[in-house]
Amino acid sequence: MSSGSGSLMWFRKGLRIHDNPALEYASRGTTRVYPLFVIDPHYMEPDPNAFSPGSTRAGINRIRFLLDSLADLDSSLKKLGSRLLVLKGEPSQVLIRCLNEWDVKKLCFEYDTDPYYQALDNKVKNYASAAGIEVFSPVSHTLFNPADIIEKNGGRPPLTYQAFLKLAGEPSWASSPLSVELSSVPPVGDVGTCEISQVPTLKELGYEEEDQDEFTPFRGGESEALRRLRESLSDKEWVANFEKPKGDPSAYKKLATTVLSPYLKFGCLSSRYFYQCLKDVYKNVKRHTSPPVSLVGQLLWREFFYTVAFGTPNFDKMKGNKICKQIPWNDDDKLLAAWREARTGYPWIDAIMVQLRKWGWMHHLARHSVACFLTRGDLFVHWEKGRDVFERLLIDSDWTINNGNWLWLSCSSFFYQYNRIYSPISFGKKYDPNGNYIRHFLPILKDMPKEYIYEPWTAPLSVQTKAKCIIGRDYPKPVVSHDTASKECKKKMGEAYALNQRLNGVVSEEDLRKLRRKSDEVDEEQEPKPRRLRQKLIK
DNA sequence: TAATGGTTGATGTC
DNA sequence: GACATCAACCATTA
Repeated sequence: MSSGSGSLMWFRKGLRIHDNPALEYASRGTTRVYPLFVIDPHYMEPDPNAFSPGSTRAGINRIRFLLDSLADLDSSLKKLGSRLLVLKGEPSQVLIRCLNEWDVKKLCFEYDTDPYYQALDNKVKNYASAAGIEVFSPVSHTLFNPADIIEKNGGRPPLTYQAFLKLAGEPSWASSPLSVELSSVPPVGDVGTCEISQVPTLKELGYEEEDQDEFTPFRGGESEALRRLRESLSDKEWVANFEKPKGDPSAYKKLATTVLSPYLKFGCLSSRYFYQCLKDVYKNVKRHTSPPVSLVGQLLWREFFYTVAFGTPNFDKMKGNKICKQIPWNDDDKLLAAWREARTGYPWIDAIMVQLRKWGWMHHLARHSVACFLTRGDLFVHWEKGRDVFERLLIDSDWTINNGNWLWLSCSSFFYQYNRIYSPISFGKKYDPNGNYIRHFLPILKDMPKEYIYEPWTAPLSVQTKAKCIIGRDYPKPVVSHDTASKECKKKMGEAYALNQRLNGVVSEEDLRKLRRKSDEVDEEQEPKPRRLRQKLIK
């Protein structure tokens, strides 16, 4: 209540001690701090109807990563004289109850641009303000405040990376030291009748024991984030010469990137601290790469997408999204399922989808391959469907970045060269001619000779037999022929682009239906008639 | 209005 | 390994 004297520190992302302005503010000038995390059952508890182990919203790997992060945060808070209070329930209800029952005069939490948090935070903020509780909600998830960039650009987000760079410049805090140390946190106050629990284990949340092999090799938490950061930064040459597009997507033993994305997503690692560390490395080397390809460039891509997403209504949809091309995607659940379940019959694609299941992480270019294949490259399935699969299964899935990249890859926004299609055969081959990556994630193909491993359906039956993998029985035949499917996709994209141009982006449901019908008719003309029908015609 | 440049394609030629 | 070709996109800038 307004008469309170303590602070409530509400953790959501930003699961860290270092560079955490909300926590710092909560700890200042007060004798009691309540560090709270709310477990939303919808996000955390098992949903037996979901297509993979996990909750309604998240796959088990990301839930595990989050639990690791919470346990690590709790342990760090304990070292500072505090602890993490875990409560279960619908977050706004839980928050409001805590504000009512506890001795709170300040409510502190990191500002969040995701629509989910915008709505939730407004509810909580309104309640707190009405109750006379001070609200402190700083921007610390990103380097910049997206609203500032949009304002600088006259109220509209920049739509190219280069335009973004010019507007953004150096972040305002770049030259002053960040507060990365916190010596203590005031003790927890009286929690009244609230049922506080420990950070649960997966088992306590109701998950079955899973085979260890099914879990991601990446552990969550700030400690692990900082360890990984230091490990990456220790190779100064590597940091200085980093060029993202030159990374090898098929590398699975020594990875081509830092794999700090999941830690940035949950805020186990501060993007600002990461930025400063990188700049420190640059200062001490003769030359270094630059955005967009450098490591700093990667952080700025994140900022770019955060800015556009924040300034674009319906950013996560095709309909009602002003920057999204309206394209007559199909709704083929069989093709979607084949892609999702790693049985497209293209080993390069399927291996990547297995890595997604098992690790919850793949190289950026591997993501490109499978996203292109599902949408504009081969299957012509709606990007929103692929987005949903990634959102669930990735440990680093971030609402803004995931949607931004699906818009990009499907040539719906940002990138428009739909003629450039990743080949599901030759793209992987150029990095990994022996197919080691495929053999690792698709062991059924481990004895397939390298001449056939990217196209096993072309292997003579004797070779298939010797490799103990009969195509069509042990491993599926291709769901589509890449040559014909990709040609058709290009044609459909061309038609859709022409329509968008003609109608100036205002494309109705009916327009899309017409376009779908039109291309179906053309298909029928070109496709050979089914054999029986043809025989009838011959008679 | 026209010119410019764009994180990461595939293929064939030299 | 570099380059042109494919076909011709877009947002931004001059």
